[in-house]
Parts: sequence; C-alpha cells; structure tokens
Amino acid sequence: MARGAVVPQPHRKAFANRRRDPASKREAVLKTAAQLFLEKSYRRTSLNDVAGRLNITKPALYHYFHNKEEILIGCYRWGTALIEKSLREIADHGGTGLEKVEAFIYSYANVMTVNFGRCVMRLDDGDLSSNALAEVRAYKRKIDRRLRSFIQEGIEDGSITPCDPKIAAFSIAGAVNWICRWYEPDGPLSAEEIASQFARTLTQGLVRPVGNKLRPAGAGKAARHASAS
Amino acid sequence: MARGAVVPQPHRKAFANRRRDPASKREAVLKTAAQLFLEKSYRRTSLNDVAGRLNITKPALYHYFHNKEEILIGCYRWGTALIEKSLREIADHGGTGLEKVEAFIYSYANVMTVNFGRCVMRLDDGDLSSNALAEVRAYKRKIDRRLRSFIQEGIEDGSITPCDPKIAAFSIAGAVNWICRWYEPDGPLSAEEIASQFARTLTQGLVRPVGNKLRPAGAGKAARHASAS
DNA sequence: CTCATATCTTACCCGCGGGTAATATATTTG
DNA sequence: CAAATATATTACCCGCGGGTAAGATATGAG
Repeated sequence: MARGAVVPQPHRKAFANRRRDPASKREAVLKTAAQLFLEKSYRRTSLNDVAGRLNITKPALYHYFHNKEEILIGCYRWGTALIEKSLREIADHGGTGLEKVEAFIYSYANVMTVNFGRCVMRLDDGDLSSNALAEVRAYKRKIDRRLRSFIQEGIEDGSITPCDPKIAAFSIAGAVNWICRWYEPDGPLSAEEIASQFARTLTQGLVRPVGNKLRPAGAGKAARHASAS
Repeated sequence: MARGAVVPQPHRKAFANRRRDPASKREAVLKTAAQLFLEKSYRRTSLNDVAGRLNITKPALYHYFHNKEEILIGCYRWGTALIEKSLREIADHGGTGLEKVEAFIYSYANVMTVNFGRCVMRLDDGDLSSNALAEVRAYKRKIDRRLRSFIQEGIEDGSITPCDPKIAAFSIAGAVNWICRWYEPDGPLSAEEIASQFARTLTQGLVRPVGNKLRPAGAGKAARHASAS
C-alpha cells in the first residue's frame, strides 16, 4: 500500500480544527471507514487505521460513535438508504414487468458502484451483532421480494417467459451484487456502461435473435483488457 | 448456534484413534475447516473451533499444517481443482460459443454448490499472504479469460449478439459466483435445478420471444418461499 | 515385549486491537 | 476574560487467538 499516494480522497478537512460540527465529522468518519472496510474488510481495519486516515487518534472516534460496530452499522444504514431511494423511483415507474426488472437492474447496478451501496452487499454481515444483523437481513429480503414480484408480474402480463421467479431473481441479484466486488471508481468501466449493459444482457440474454443482421446492441468498444478481482 | 444439533456431518471419525493415516486426517481437517469458514468466515473461525469440531485440541492441528493460513490455502487449492476439472470438460465439448457459455454456466454453477468450490469465491482472499493471494488471483483471472473467450467466439460465429464480452462475462460470473453466498445443501433448491435454470436464463434472457404461446421453459414449480442470505 | 516414533495434550507466551481513564487544549458562552 | 464544555491526546487495561514448549500416551517395527 503506497503511502498517502493515490489513496482515495481522505476526509481530513472535517477534523482540521476543533470547530464544533459533529454532524460533518460523523460523516467524515463513515466515509473513510467505508473506504477502508472495502479495501481491507471490517475485521482487518483497526480503529487506529480509521483514525489515522483522518489524522486523529483512536479515542477521538469515541466522541462520535459508541463502538466500532456502530460505525459499521452507519455504513449499512447509509447504503440501504441509497438503495431504498432508487427502488422507490421504480415503484411508480409503470410499464410491464419486464420493463420494471430492467429499470431495477439499471438503478440497482448504479448503487453498487457507490461506496456505501457496495458496503451493503460486500461487507460480511456476520460481523454485525444479532440485532443489527436481523435488520440488515430483513432489508435484503425486502429487496429480493421486490425483484421477485416484478418478475412474477412480467410472467403474468406476458412480457417475461415463464420460469421460477425465485431462481431468476437470485440470478439477476447475484450478477448485480457481484459488481461491488470488482468495480473500481477509477477503472476503465463507467457505472453508466455497466448498468446499461447489465440491464440489457440480463433481460434480453446473450443469444442473437434469428434473422438479426448484426445490429450492435451496446457500445461498440472492443474489450480492453483489465483484471477482475 | 445450537449445540452439536444438526451441524453438518463432522469428520471426527478420522481422528477416532491414533492410527497413522496423515492423508485422511489432513482431509478431515480441510473439510471441517471449509465448513466453518463458510459458516463463520475465516477470521471468526479460531483454530480451537476447528479442533473442537474434530474432538481434538488446537496443537494437534500443527501436525498436519504449519499454520492457519495453510489450511485456508488447502481449501482454495481443493476448490480450484474442482473448478479446473469441470472447465476441462467444456474445452473439448465442441459446439457454438453460445453452447459453450451455456455449458460453462451449468458446470460452474454446480461447483458453486460444493463446499470447496464455494470457498474459492466466498472466502475473503484478503486473508491470504501475498504469495497465495497472487496464485488465487491468477487463477480467477484465468477463469474470467476462459469465459470471455467463449463469448467472443459466440459473437464471431453469430450465436451471440454483439456486446462487450468483458461486461457480459462479469455479469454471468457474478450471477454464478453469488450462488455460493445463498446456496445451502439442505435448502429447497437442488443444485441441478439452479444450474439448469441459470444456464437457460443467463443465455436466453427473461424476455418472452414474440409469438411464443406459453411454453413453460423450466420446471413448473410455483416458487416456494424461502429466505436468501 | 521393548524401544523408537508419531500422535496428541496441558500449559503457556505474546502481540494485536477494542475499549477506557485521566488529562490537556481548544471553543464557545456569558 | 473567565468559566464551562466540547474536543482530542497519552497511557493504559485486558481478552482473544495464533503459535510453541514440554511432556504424556498410544502405535508399530523389530
């Protein structure tokens, strides 16, 4: 790990002086914690690491959070709020089941490229205490039910080919969730590109419709080489 | 965690007496370790946990492995061997690019329902030392390249609609890799069902072909309810 | 049966990291 | 400016878990 080199924008400014602004300091802690949790995992990130990146010392953190887990929970809550927001937009989006699924994928994939969103699906929820764990699990189930209902809707309105909505939902959710494991903000792939091709591929499939005379469906860019995690 | 309750078949038999059979004891250690790593993560699994489930004590493990990480590496190696085996079968499988991708998904999905296979994609490879990490990363890249090449092939032979093979591969691999996060051996979904519907959905898509008069493509089972991780 | 060796246990070391107590320094309010 | 309070630091505690040393016990060879 190179020193301060290209490390993603530390949020030190919030702690530059002792001005009393707990809100923005809490936020700064959460943002750098999220970065570190994604880089090294929750368990391998010590509170000294978090404090260090903010140019303060460990005990200072305890002015803003009661313990380490509360920081973790903060990341999860922020992330689920992001997801919630984007899912609400789809609800009153209208259209066929298939179109809703497509919108879901697009929107959800975008969230998976944002640090707090990534936390929700990438971090090990086994590090949560049982209460918080229950909360997170319940939320994940909610997302799953939503997606399944869109698929079910599509089967009923005839836009989606009959299948087991449960397995189909796992398949789609898996593809999208996995984004948070390989996406990197400064990588060659933009969130936009990913989200749109995911929405297309996962609904339309790979197969070329018979009688389709080479209409390049996505961006024409030849695959540049880059490594996945 | 309920006591010894329904805990997945411990491999105590290998350590029932002191007969000298290091090979099967190593295997027993790896199998129970894999179970625990999947249940609680590598970090949260102590060597006492592993030893306890085998009815021995921690230092006994050091007769078969030099340290904790070597056990982890053992799990990874076993898992990659499984993947390797199933990928080799596809290579000389023949057919169009699309068919190879389909075979890949089917085969790979099956591996993701086996403990050692799950380890490869579920465990946090950040727990590996840099040498082992490099080895694992290289192997993952190899799988990725393989899948991309199948897709590329399909685009060229006209069986797959033009797209960015890199993103498409991430999408498919993500869906399949995610299986290892929710699949449970005693759950309602069989590996067979999952693998076959994944192979179908990910290649054919969700969309119902126009003029398709309700030909239920998969098993007709109405989705039973069960929770995902 | 005896001895050499592989096997396993009890008892321990020690470093890391979460968390706290006591203290020092900046801010703000009156 | 002074007192009150929020903010941050230094120094510390302690439990957990990986790893080891030394000794006990079974196993197999001769």
